[in-house]
Amino acid sequence: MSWREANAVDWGGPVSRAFFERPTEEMALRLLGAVLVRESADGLTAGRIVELEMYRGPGDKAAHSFGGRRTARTQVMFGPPGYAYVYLIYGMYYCLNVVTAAEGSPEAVLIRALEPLTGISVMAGRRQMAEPRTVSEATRLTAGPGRLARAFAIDKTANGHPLWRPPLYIAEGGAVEPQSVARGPRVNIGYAEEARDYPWRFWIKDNPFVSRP
DNA sequence: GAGTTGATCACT
DNA sequence: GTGATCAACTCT
Repeated sequence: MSWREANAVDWGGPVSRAFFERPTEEMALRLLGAVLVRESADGLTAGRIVELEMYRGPGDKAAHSFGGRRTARTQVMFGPPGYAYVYLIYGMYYCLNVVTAAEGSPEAVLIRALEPLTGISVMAGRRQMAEPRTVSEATRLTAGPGRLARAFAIDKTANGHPLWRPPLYIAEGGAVEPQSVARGPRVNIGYAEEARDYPWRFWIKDNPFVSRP
């Protein structure tokens, strides 16, 4: 059995808007194992969320909304939950976040890695890679926030998109057992002083599509 | 370890 | 408006 078949999971339609109405940490744990679906003229892609990070608003030095900073970029984080917050990093890569917490609380969850489920060749094409033949090749598709955004054709036009609506939405996947969830410090936030050490990154244990061990 | 470039911020 | 600095990353 190939890794694709072994990890195949059916997803239903989009979650309801109410799915997003819960505190950030609870939301993060619900999103782990959920499925991100992207419908596009050049193909359907879907992947299971296997790694993410919480960014928790005004008190979190690593968050764009630290100190209540509200700019054109961070605006959507201040709105109601369930919308996409997409920003450009290093002038090159887009990162996809799910806005969480109630309106006025600028919190979000960064989607850091997906396990590809559907549309592998579409993802490979967008990433300008040959079709992967092994798990280790396939991890290059979607292991990392910049990579998955590219593979799913997510750019700034998706900023503010409601994630309970096609063509870009969350669907509930299989639940992840609590003992299969690992947590630790977030990645690449060396500037964030004490917040560097907060264990606000979650991933599925031993999943090869996590961006780093 | 270097590259890359739009967004942000501290100024005019 | 302008210019300097920065950055929740990726690839070699």
